[in-house]
Amino acid sequence: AMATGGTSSSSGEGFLSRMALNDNKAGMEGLNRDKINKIIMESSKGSRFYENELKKEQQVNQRIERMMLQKAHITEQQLSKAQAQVEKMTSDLERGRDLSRVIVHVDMDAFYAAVETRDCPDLMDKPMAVGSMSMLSTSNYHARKFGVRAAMPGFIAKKLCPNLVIVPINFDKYRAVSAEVREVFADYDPHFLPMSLDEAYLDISDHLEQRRGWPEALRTHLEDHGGLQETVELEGLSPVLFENSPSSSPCLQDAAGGEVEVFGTCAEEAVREMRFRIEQKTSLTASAGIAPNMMLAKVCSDKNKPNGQYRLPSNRQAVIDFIQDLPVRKISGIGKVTEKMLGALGITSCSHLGQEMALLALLFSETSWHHFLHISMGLGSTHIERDGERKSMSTERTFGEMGALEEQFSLCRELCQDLAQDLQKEALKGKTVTLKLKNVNFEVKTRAWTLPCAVATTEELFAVAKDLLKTEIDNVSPQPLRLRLMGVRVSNFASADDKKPLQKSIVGFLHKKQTDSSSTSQISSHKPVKEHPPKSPGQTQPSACPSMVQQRQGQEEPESGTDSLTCPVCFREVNTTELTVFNRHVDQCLSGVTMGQNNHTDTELERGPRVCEEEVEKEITGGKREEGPKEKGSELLSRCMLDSVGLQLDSSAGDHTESTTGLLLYETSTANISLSTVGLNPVCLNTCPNGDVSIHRANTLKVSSQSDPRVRVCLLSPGGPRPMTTPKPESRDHRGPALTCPVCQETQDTNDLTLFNRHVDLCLNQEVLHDNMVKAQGPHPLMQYHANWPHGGRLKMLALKGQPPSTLCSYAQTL
DNA sequence: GGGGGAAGGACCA
DNA sequence: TTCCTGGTCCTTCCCCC
Repeated sequence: AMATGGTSSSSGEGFLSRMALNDNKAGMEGLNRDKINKIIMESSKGSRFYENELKKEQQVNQRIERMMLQKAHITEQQLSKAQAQVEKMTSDLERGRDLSRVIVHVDMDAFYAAVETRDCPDLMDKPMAVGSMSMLSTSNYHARKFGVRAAMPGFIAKKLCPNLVIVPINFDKYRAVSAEVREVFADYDPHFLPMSLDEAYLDISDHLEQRRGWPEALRTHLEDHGGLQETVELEGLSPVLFENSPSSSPCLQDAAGGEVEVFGTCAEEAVREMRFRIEQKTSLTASAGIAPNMMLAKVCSDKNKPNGQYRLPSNRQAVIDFIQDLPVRKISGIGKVTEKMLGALGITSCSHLGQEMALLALLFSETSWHHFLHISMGLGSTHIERDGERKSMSTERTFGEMGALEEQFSLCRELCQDLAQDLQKEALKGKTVTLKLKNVNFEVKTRAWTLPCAVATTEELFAVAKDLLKTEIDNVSPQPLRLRLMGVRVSNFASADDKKPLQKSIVGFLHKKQTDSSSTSQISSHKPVKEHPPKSPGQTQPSACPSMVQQRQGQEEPESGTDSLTCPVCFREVNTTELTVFNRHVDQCLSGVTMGQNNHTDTELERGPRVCEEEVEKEITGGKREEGPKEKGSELLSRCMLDSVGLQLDSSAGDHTESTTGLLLYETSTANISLSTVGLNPVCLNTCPNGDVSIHRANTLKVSSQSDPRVRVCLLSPGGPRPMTTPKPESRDHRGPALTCPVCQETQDTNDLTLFNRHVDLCLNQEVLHDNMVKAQGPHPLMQYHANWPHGGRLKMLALKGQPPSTLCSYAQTL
């Protein structure tokens, strides 16, 4: 039944293979699958979840169709070439086959459920599961008879088995039990590899070697029934779930009247002893598989589950025989999609896999077919990896539908906070921050951002996550994002030596007191700049910048004190050296909150433009919004730049005597920026001290920094940003009336809401920034634009009308 | 063609 | 009424040499 069960249900009997019962699990043999599936389908049909599964299944079907099409075009010649390749590879692998290790996979039986049953014996003969109405983590074997299994929502399980008892999950308890179990593992392999709370791989080769010389006393274990009072009760309790504990060894009475058991020296006996000790210690049973490698051990541990073990002998023929009729789905790593794909090729067992290897080599990627080949030969990893470094850390939460912006942002901050705490526990910092969103239709989106330097604090994470979230919100506005899950992940961890320099350099950069002429001189003397002189006369560059620096320093240098930092946005001294406090200030400044000195949160502020837009949209389109094709990469950037250049040109139309200066400010992690894409002739570069910036090939900017999370690059162009070659796109759609900006009150020559939204954004930003500029340097008409740089960076463009480059240059110096 | 980042999935417990 | 969480790895696409 097991051999064909999984596949026949997925090869299409009129219902979704994704939704149907997955009975590829111990304790689920011989169930009435049709009846169970009918109930599952009836409970799911029409739900958003179901609809999404339907969509995903269609995608898999399309993938299969493409594969079959590809298969149809394969020639005999290709096939025989692939066959030769496979044979070569096979013989190479065969030569390297290692049967010398004894690998054990131990798996606690229905772990969470077993722990709960141990602690509440009333549950023993009832169908029960651990989890909630929305999701079960595991079920006991009694419940499995009804088709109730892990990863099934509780409400469906209840329909399958109305008497099901659902116990809430209690991780702390399982962790504690797991620690006890691991103590036992460590006696057999101190380097054992835990896969989860209830599962581990062990290499017991060394243990067996030693064990051979052990006297009986070391292999004798007392059957400990605990305290005397509890003996009677525990007698019926242990083993908790299963009565069929195979105990063939003779049981002796020890002096105290307890029973003792003597275990042998072979692998089976060692593993049996280990399971015995686990049971003694925790009253829980475990199953185990013994095999020459991890892949096989894993399959073996399932073979006699629960409370059993299976040994696959360490000889080639035994391995080959074992693998022959094994359904591919039994192998860890082959899930329902791969199973279905292979099924479409007529492959259900591992022997099929071997027979069709040449075909697989042509249809799948190299890594995939190599993996398949290993499986078909019964090969797997023979050494248990030492604690591999963690690659990422994340936290996510599912909740009832959430559409309110302030809720979304504050949740995002909460997640960042939780994640920051977790990161701190392991002293980790990562460069890539990923935001994960799942909407009410179960569609998942992830958006990532890579910084040049690793971050870890709540504020650092939130600064990025918030931007990513805002971008997503803007993308669907004026509709709200209807979320059901949000998550934040950090990956791309920095190595230990990357961690130190960060704090110092940023502090150094922001301490105005410091004569940071280093940063400017470093830049102006940058070799590549000289090698590639800009086309426009560059005489303003070397002279203007330093002089302006002096001027600024003269004006604004505080009398004394190194205990304040200068905000790069509002130029104010922030009276703190606490980076967290300072970060918050900068964050708020960037969000435009600081000016009013109110206590608005970011989320409150960010709601501003949306409200206007919603109203406008309703007015114009009656709420319906056309989704244009998504702009990508430089297209998007060009559009952004065009828009802002357009605005700038508009503002100075008819006045060509005024010189306009463009300033491009990047906060970026990218390696290369093509300046031609953004239309700028750089004549002056500025960056924070630890950023490494150079001009390559006349128009490519290379940016890298090992120490600063955001390299800021200021590019000054005396002529302002070059307009792109493309003219500004037709600005008016004739179907609707023009839109009036609620900020500047001017009618905009567009009814493209995306453009209009940008304008409003711009206006809002401009007001704030303008005020800042007024405070800092006197009144200038300032245009500002910022957008996400598509290759991972934040771009800000400023343009000043009617000001000499030096003005903007001095402004640039402050950034 | 290859390297690298981003996005999206597959898969696992 | 109600379909998780936290990981890893792989694939695909795009951009840029």
